[in-house]
Amino acid sequence: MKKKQDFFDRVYKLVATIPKGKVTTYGLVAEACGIKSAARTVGWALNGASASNLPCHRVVNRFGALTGKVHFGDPMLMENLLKSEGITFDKEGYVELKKHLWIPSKVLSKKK
DNA sequence: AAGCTGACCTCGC
DNA sequence: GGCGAGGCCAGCT
Repeated sequence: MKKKQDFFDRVYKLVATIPKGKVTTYGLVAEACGIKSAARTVGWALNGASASNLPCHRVVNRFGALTGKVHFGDPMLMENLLKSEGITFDKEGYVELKKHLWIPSKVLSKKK
């Protein structure tokens, strides 16, 4: 079953496809990969991605909170990177998804 | 070797 | 409408 591996591969590709100044959510990525319920697995994929060149800092949870910021080595690093890309945060410290939310389905838009 | 956790989300009752 | 459990994959204890 290389399918699971394919799932990871899709996640990596997808995250790598996230345009600058935009953010996406685990659920959307998981859904774009074909399994929306695998949001958790997406987190694992990014866990290894944190060691890669993938912009995992552009991936946030459903609320726009930088859940995996601590995995970057420095919580402020993620915030700083996003701010550097032009992404804004609300007073709560969450990313304004309504302004920067990026839909991966928009790119694939065929698998379903 | 087996079980649990982990950067989550969605559906069910 | 609120609370709970389930589901996915892989790595770690």
